[in-house]
Amino acid sequence: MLDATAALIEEVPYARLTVEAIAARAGVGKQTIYRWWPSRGAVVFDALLERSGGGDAALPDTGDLRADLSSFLRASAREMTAPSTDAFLRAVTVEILQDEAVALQYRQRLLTPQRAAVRQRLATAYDAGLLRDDVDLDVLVECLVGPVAGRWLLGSGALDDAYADAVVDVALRGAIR
Amino acid sequence: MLDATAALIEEVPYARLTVEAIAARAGVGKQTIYRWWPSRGAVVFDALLERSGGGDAALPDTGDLRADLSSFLRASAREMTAPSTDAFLRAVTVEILQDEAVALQYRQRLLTPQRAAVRQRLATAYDAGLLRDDVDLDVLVECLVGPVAGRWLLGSGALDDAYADAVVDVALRGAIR
Amino acid sequence: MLDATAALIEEVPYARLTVEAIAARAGVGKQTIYRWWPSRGAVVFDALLERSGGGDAALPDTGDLRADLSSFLRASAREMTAPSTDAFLRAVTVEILQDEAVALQYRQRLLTPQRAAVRQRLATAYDAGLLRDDVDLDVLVECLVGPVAGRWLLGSGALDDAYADAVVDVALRGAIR
Amino acid sequence: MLDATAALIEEVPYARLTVEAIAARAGVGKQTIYRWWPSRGAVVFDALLERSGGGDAALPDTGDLRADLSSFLRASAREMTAPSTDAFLRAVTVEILQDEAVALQYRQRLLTPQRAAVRQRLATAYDAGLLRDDVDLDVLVECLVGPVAGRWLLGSGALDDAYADAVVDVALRGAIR
DNA sequence: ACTTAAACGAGACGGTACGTCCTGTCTTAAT
DNA sequence: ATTAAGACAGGACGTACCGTCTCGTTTAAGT
Repeated sequence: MLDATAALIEEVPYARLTVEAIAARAGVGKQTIYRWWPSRGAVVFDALLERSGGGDAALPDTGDLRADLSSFLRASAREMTAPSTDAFLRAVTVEILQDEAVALQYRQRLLTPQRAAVRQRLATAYDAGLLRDDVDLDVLVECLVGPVAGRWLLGSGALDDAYADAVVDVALRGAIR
Repeated sequence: MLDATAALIEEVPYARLTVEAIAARAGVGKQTIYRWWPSRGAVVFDALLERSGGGDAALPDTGDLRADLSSFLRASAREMTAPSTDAFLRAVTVEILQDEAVALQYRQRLLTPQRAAVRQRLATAYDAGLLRDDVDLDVLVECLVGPVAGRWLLGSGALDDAYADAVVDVALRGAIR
Repeated sequence: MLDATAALIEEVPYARLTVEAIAARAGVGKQTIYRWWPSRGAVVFDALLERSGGGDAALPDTGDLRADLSSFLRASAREMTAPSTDAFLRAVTVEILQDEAVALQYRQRLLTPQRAAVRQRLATAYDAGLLRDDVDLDVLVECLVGPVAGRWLLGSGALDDAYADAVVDVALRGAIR
Repeated sequence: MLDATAALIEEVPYARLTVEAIAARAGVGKQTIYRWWPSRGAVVFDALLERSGGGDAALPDTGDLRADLSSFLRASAREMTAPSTDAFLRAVTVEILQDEAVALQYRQRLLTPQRAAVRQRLATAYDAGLLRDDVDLDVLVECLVGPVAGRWLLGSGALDDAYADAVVDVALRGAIR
């Protein structure tokens, strides 16, 4: 069922993604879907979860903070622009905007772990005395991730390596001792 | 009709906002709506346009860049958390995610002017030699606005004055000479 | 729509006759059916009405009461055994048994006129002094029609001319002066 | 299970009487019902059988044929108008109309014995030379029972003692020597 | 002032999907 | 080994809206 959902998300515009189509594609009765999920949004979210693998690997630590952040942000930007990820992300974002339950799940199951990974790398640098004492690591994480997410959402510019690096530059220069 | 749309956006969850309801509320035939707009999204977008007044006043320039940016970002954050603006923004964001035509309109008619206003204030500072030579003003704008938008979208933390100031701190420290 | 209903009644067992199938066969949206009729039963009843033409011609009066009643009852029996009428009658009877509104309609629009026609012929005979003074014409009508309807409903014997005549014999002999 | 069925038949309109409800009421799995009966109709029919007790007592013979028939028909009419019998009869009639297997069972197990009882009383009278030589006892039975059944089915008039007697009058006068 | 045509409100229409209910079959856990 | 419980694929229910399509009815402009 989640596989069918994933396939359809990439095939049809999200507004046309019906529970009936998911059931048909999965060779399943509609009721079976409603038995396990309360809404289309919940199914879509679980499909995303499965896809993301839940693998919330920590950022690598090469010793070079700027390089580590840059490669993470570059990878994120590249991922977001892949058509399949893009479609998934749009779908889930639409649900987040309209269903607080999905939003909560998203924060707990995906957002928080991902941000914790970034924060962990920053904390290492902080502990090594590389960052200013007064820096708020959570804010710093959002200053890295927020601009990239903004470009994806609004299409306000190219989501390329140069942009990722530019964001790292500004954020890091603002945080380094 | 746009008034009816605005009223309904604040009253019912966006998924339940139907063209039929807008027509009924406006005391208008459905056909009249379809005569002037191609889709519900377009109506909603125009309702937002009317609401925003189109007035894209430039940022004030008190001479204190940090204070100017701070008051702008604080105002933005406060605005976004107002229930009525929040509902409107959610509605339009949902449309942006699903309809490239609306996304394009949004960028041209709202996003670009708003960002130009911020950029203008930064350009003044740049010309005054306050900022580093190598700073990209567009990126800087997004480093200010992106994190705030991110918090709104994901509900990942309080959207208060302190957060606005923290973002200004990081972004500005990264850009100042 | 009524034509589609009539066609389907003859084609599929009544338990399988769905509103959806009627709509599809008629090339019509389901809502259109529900706009004009409150239930499947009502549609079926109207289809029967249209079929019966509403034309409730009086019984012929050849002067020979027995012959007139015999030919009427023979025709009724023959009609009831025609597969298409049988299917229709079963359908409507099922509805009558389960929906008092349909039952009421049936009595007013079909049953009463039909019985009035028979009663009229009997009244003529009564006025001519052929029948006993104390006979109740309504009961007499039912004594003619009831047994035939019973055989149809229960399949408890052949519905042929001989049976029709036998019923006429008993009922008439019981009523003649 | 038959008790549960009987209870539900009296409680809910027959169209709403589901196998699931019977199983739940009986505290039994659905499968157990399907193991012993092929359809809802068969269950309902067996529930009726159990209720009727199978007791197919012969009609009493007081020596007065008219009185015996009258009391039988009065009792039948009174029984049919009892809400609980009415509901049962409607249910079974619906099944008879739609399922030839149920119809067959009904004829063999209930209809035939009941009519045989009436016929037996008539045969006694016939043998005593009270009835005309040419009378067909089966037809006579139906001329007694048919009109009453017709009134019940169609609600075309009061099912009271007076009606029962009127029917006996017509039928008997038509049969007496 | 009188015509004429565009825009309108109303709402019926053919459709699609909704979320629910029930069917008859199949599986599981407990007795 | 049989059962109650209930999941399952399937299909119909009756409802809500979609976007299109007539219908008269205003409403203005052009005559």
